[in-house]
Amino acid sequence: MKYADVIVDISAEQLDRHFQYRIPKTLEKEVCPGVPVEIPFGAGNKKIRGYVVRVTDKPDYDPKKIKEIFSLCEQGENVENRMIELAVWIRKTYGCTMIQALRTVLPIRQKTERHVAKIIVRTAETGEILSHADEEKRKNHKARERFLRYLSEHEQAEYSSCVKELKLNAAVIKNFEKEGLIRIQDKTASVSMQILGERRNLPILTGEQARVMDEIHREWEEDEPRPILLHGITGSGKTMIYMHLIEEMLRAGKQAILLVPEIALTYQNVQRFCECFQDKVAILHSRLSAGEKAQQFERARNGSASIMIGPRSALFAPFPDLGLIIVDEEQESSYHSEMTPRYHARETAVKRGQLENARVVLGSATPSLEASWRCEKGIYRKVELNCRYGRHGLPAVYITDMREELKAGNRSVFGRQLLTLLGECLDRKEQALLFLNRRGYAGFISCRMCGYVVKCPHCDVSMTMHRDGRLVCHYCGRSKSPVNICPSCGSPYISAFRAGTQQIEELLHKEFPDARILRMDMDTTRHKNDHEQIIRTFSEHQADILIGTQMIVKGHDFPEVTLVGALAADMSLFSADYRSAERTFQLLTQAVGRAGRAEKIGCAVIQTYHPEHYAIEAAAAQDYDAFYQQEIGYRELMGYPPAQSMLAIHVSFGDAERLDMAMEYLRRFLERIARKANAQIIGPADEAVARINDMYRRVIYVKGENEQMLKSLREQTEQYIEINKGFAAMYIQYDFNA
DNA sequence: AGCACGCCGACT
DNA sequence: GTCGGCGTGCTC
Repeated sequence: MKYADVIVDISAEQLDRHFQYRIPKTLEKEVCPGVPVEIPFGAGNKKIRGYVVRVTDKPDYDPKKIKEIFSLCEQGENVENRMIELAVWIRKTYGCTMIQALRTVLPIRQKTERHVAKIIVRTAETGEILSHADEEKRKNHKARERFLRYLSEHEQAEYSSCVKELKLNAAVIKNFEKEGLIRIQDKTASVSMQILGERRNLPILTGEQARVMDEIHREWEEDEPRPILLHGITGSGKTMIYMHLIEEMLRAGKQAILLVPEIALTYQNVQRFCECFQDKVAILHSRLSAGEKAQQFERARNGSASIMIGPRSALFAPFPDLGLIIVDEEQESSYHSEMTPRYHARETAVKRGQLENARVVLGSATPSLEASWRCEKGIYRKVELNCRYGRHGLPAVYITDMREELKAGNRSVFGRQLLTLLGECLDRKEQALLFLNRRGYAGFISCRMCGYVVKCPHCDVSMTMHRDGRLVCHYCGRSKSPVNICPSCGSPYISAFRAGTQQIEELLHKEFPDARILRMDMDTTRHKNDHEQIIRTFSEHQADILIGTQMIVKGHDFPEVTLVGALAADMSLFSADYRSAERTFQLLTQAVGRAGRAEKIGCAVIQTYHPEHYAIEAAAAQDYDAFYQQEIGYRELMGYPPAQSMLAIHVSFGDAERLDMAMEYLRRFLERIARKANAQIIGPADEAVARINDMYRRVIYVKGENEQMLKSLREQTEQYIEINKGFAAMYIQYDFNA
């Protein structure tokens, strides 16, 4: 006898788990994870819809109480079913339980927040309410009377507080709604950043942009249109193209999704869409509560919105007739989910487009290697948008070799060229951006005698020094008092490796005492509004220099900036990750692109210890193709994605010894099956951070040319782990091509 | 969420 | 007794 774990299609916290059902013999073949089924539920055996999440041989519930599945749901062509299909694909590709995949794709269920906040609005006159109240008093309906008396004094009330304070139950309130005395409605999102503004027409396209539109249309006329990669440098007007494509879809009665990296979800960017498409736009952003988020999704489902703008979760907007998915800044790493399932929004967007017969457009100024490679292979179609819009050519880029500076006796973090240009820039009353590429780098404390580095005793990462002198671990947040003597060799020459934005701000104050300096980093953007506040202050030219990490070079346009300095370009170049060159190139290209707009020509300085590195040279020349050719050669040589596919299996556990033993078993298992799949095993190894919060972390990589092979290898691994006791309680994640 | 069950005050 | 509102707890 076979049993199925089923999740029930009702959104309530108490039902957010699975229920087990018997599978009738006749359906044994068809019932598998992801299949929608009709089941009897509750005392009345009400027929409801549920989704199969797992199939087993043994019941883990009292078999006498287990009911039988009625039937399969007819697989109609509706959003729900297509989204389920997407969930099945996510499960298969990225590896997670069906329930996790369904939760990713159908975000209706909210665990933490209770239901969507609802309000009660009075729809009858006070007099009528009071006469009803008297009536209820006569019938001795205390709760009803209590509620009506309260209602006579309030136009509207919060649903949840009504229930709590007036001790009402849902049935009573519902009854009044039926009688027409009240209306229950969702509380409108008061903190929505939606500013519709004045209605504006679509901007008119330039000749170049019109040509791009034509090229896209031509691809769409094909029998099986490929995803489009729109490669357009910053300021070439990709947004215009997006708007026109969306507008066409709306006119055809379809809906569109625009994915943007979280960081680009700012007023200016979203406002343009709101002005153009007004209340047809729904927006998701991190400040929305689960309830408000659910509301936006509901708008997509019921047709009151036709465009969903947001970060990766917006991809799952349940539009009934989705026509277009746009992934802006396709190369952004924020499209890769850090949570299980570790799906990539770009890949998932392409899949959803395929399932729903919707067009997919990927936009970027510096496309990911994956996207460009697929264009080369003819899987995607590349469309180039070359002209700079309202710009006077490229900024002049200078590369400063910091080794030469050191030889010349300059030990400062600022090269001489940058200082000169900064001075000139300030004299001209123009603005400058100083960019510190700190990704993957920590301002660590080290001993200059013996090389000892202070690390967090729990997380095995270098600790960083804060202004107050305390040493802090950026993973677990633990801190300890400063060290003056090296614990290893006893020498007093132990100090901070200075590379923080704070230190740069202090140094800059010494060099240019009159300059108004702003700093944007983790410390100065604790609260959500800080971020926008800093941007606004700088945009209004209330400061001369803005110092910051990658967040300052993404998404914002500062027309007055004529100088950009990349202070330590290679800080990210040698992190232990095969994408480090790609990331460095992207960041530097974006940074350089920020210099100079409109009538003012800008310049940029890249400070580096490796001026000959192709990522730096190509970024300085703003030459994407040169970088791509070099980098793809490296990926092919080393067998890294996109040349080959790669699967990372991350395992973490509290006991290092048992973990290492399990990893060894896993390696042997993988080696056995990998031989057939023509795949290669790398590791096991410690993760870059080998311990977080006393959990040890290991990783094994599997590389192979055939993506399908790796997918099936992942599934076999999942089964192996499930039957192997050594992995009990270990936390396992799969990461595909990450 | 929705439904049944059981409690308790009011009424033929 | 018994009718019906009202709170509680469960749903494989």
